[in-house]
Amino acid sequence: MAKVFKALSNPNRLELYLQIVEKQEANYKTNYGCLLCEITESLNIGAPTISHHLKELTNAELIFTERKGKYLVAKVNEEMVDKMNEFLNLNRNEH
Amino acid sequence: MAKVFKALSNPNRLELYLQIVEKQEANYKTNYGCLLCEITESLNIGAPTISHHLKELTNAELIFTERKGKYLVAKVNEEMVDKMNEFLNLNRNEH
DNA sequence: TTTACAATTCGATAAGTATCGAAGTAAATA
DNA sequence: TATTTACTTCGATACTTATCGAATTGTAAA
Repeated sequence: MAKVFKALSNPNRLELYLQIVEKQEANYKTNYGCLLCEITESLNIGAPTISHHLKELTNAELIFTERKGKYLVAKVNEEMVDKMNEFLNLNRNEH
Repeated sequence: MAKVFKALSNPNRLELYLQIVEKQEANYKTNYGCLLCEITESLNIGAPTISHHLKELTNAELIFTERKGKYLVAKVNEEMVDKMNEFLNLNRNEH
């Protein structure tokens, strides 16, 4: 679980993750996920760094990626978000 | 928020946080919080490192600490846990 | 007042990480 | 086929961080 937190611990990487969440949400009707090239400009970092951060998010199983021809599509792994929520609320009873 | 994730991104520091959560929970009737020296032995790191990690958790506002004479008492900041939960569930509508 | 305990500070070191530019690959388009 | 677009890989660098041992502080107990 530390690995998942680490994946979100860098500001630029967290921003990348959030943009993916938002884009995917905006496209939810079509289930397109998030086209990477649509969000790269709004980040303050170069393409190589984005690529590196994407790998970290994937490695932490926070997102999935898939090639669609020229493009890369990213989708959030909702199960991992659930796991994080459960984890944070462990040992939290209502007294 | 990246700072909070970072605070939980190191395995030993995450373990420290969890031990605090558990000890506090075990003492919930008395509201003692967690006496630091009760958990130091069960961690795989030395006292200076624990001190360092405690500061990071405090800095991220995940815990509060308080001196009680010789001892240090730690308590979880439940509000921050709530904030994390909210954050993770942003942009998560039910389609 | 001496001793013991709990925790912190300091300085050092080894390891990890974020970032970049340059070069490379793969797919679409002209 | 040549060019452009989207992304990746590589190598380097500057920076951060986890950890330790030694020394220090503060408190309590003997």
